Amino acid sequence: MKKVSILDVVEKSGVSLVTVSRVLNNSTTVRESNRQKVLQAMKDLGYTPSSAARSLARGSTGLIGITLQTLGDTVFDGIIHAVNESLEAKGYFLALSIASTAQLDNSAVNHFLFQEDRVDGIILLSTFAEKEYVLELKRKKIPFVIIDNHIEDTKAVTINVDNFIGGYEATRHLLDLGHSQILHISGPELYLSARDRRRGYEQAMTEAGFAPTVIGTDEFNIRCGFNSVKACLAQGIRPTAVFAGEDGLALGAMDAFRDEGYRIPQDISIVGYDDQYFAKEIHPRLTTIRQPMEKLGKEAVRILLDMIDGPSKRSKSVCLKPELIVRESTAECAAHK
Amino acid sequence: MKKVSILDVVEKSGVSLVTVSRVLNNSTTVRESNRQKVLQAMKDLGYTPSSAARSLARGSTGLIGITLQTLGDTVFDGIIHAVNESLEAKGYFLALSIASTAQLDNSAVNHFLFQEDRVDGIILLSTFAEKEYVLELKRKKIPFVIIDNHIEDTKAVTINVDNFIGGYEATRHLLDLGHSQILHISGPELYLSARDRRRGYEQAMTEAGFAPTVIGTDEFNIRCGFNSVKACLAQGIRPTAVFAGEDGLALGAMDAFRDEGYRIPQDISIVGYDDQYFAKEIHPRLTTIRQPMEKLGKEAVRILLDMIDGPSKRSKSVCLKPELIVRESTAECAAHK
DNA sequence: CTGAAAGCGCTAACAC
DNA sequence: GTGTTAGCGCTTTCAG
Repeated sequence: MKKVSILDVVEKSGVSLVTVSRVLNNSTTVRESNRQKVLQAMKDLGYTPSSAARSLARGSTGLIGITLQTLGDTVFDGIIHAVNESLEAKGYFLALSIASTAQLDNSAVNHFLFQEDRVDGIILLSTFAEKEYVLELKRKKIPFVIIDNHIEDTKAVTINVDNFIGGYEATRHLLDLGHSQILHISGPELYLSARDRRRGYEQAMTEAGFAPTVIGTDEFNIRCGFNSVKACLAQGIRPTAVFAGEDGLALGAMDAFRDEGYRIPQDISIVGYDDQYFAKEIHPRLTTIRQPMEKLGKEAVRILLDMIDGPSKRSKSVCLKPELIVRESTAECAAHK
Repeated sequence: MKKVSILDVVEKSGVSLVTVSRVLNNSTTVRESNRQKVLQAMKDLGYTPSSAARSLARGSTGLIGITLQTLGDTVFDGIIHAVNESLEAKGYFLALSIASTAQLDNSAVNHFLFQEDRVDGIILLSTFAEKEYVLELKRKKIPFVIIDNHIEDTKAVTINVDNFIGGYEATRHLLDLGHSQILHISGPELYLSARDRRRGYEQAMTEAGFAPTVIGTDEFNIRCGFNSVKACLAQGIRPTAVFAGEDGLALGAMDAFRDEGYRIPQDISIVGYDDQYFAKEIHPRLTTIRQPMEKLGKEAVRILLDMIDGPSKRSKSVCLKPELIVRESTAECAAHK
């Protein structure tokens, strides 16, 4: 039982190989009657073209790769769905590849995506080994863009959300509600995004004439948020509002405050960041900063495809604006009334 | 600037094309001195083989695909990492592909993975369009296995966790703590897993001589858990324990009970399912049923690779045992003392 | 142990 | 419009 090839279609349809190929590629220079004959033959035979052969002959695969480390993040999920849809619209396919947690050092080499000609281009999604990846990709001359880069002044093309503004607006929202004792639970310094959000917070506080109070964490997760609040409270810090650098941190903070008898938002206001899936599901619903996931994905695709089409012209990085989503976890400062 | 091909290596190393190919494929029948020459030439030239050409020549790609709909699930994340590592160990690469949310109907056709020869085999991970996918894969004769199938008596090869036992054990745990008023918040009937967990619960309750009380939900999420509990309480149902069919539901249930002034676990015990990432992060830490993600991934790879190697022999489905993780959200029934 | 020759299945000029 | 002729870069017999 051999696989049916283009030759079988040639035989069955009676036209030449080239004509079949033309039909395959939607060439307009094929007589309609012949096109039908070919189409019919393909259908009868159950023919599908060999992608390996096509890739070899054309020198491109029609595949775009995206690398990530974790799937447990609904923002990434949103971005990837957006990327997928944009790509489909352009006739490309998306292949995701996760970095093996095991060895981050030489994982760049192990990625199938990085096997040069497996993909036509790559999107790097918030990766830790950014530096290594970038080096490798440049060496192999694979077109790529980065969404959510962690390296500050990378020369690579990046698609980002302005985390400084996000941090600023989150804090502004709290300030506008009359809060002045605002604690910021910051994410790991490793993340550029965490650093930027923090800067936004500090700027807003300073502008308003209040002293910033920041507590750092090792990870973006619930437990860190919980512990941070517990630690602050133990130190006698008594905020009336908290701006958490990520929704998980916010959730943990909420847990901790509740544990200490605080009511949200009556006694303490909480703002998160990212608008993770659960933010609008928990009680009270979390006020947070949303990233424009659809737009991020679309822009990344647009720019990457531009790079692939015209490797000559210089692509420019993009920085999008985040959006404040006010829900139930923030309220006017009681002391302010 | 052309890409360096095997011919360049031939020229530089002075041996024949075939010998170069042999080195590429780790053939043992190459004189060591020649091997070194070739290796050196490859290195100097920065040569990497064309995967398209290899795929074409060998008729296989060395790629295994996995399809999923969402990334926002830490159990899937665990499974996929396990799959990735197993595959790497066997010299295969993993490509993930998400179903576009847009059109579930003909998405099977749109998946790049399903383009016949793009991959050597496919793992279907808990997909809604299972029936369509299976049909398509069988038609195209692509080897595949399913993790967490939704169709009850599929003839496809599946790798599963015994959800009946999971439901049974979760309930048994509560029963052992002296609870008898145990409410079960069940997931969508659409999921085979939800139905099985529910059956396990019912069996345990019936065996113990208590009446099962089940409330169904439309989705596995926090809000549904919250609403379910609120609805029950409004109806005058007063459980002392809840077995939620999924951790998100459990989290929502916890929110609702707390909202009504219940303390966990003093006034109400909660058991979840899945051991999602947040289960051990929230407060109190959630007692739940954990799926053996690593094993699931490993088994899936083992079986799939077997199918690819020896298409003749019949592979058998596998059903693994889940594990109860007791944490802080369950306690002895107060009324029981 | 090595090499020459024959494809793998398709696309891309170039003529007709 | 359509067909002929070359490859794309590698693996695989089969002799030596």
